[in-house]
Amino acid sequence: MAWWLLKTEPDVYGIDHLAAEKNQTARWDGIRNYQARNLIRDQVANGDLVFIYHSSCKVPGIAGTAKVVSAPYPDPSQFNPDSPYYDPESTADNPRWLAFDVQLAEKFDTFLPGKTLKQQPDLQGMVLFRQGRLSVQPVSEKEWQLIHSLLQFSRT
DNA sequence: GCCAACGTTGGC
DNA sequence: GCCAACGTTGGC
Repeated sequence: MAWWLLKTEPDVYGIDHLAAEKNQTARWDGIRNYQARNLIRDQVANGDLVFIYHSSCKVPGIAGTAKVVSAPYPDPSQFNPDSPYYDPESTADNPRWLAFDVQLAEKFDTFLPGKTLKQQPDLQGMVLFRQGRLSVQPVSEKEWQLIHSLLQFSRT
């Protein structure tokens, strides 16, 4: 069991898109970064929980959570010449990029801005602040729980 | 295998 | 839209 933070640009594909999918389930694809790929390959598993993090937008932050509902598998978009994620170097024998499926779990009433997270002394160590550009990043169980406790606070 | 140039990400 | 950070590319 592991916890993750997935970055996405809400204008391109955000939590509302995920919420509108059939079964609120979608393929998380288009990840073209080796460090992220290695994390997916070696550590992402069915049943893991993820934060959906909106980036490159007005208020970057955590919009909700989702559950990983598949094992990692080769990302089909790497073989599709019409896809922006097409990778002519990748072969079916030795696919370079991986995807996995996620299902919406919680859509937060209160959006949790990255700023709020950064103010928390116990969240200073988050990968989000140490290595901002990684689009699939590990979250510790403590961080996961602390972030959920913040949400309950902001609701009352 | 180094490293400069280049492209992309992402907060502001 | 700017620009800093950082990942990738390609010449040597």
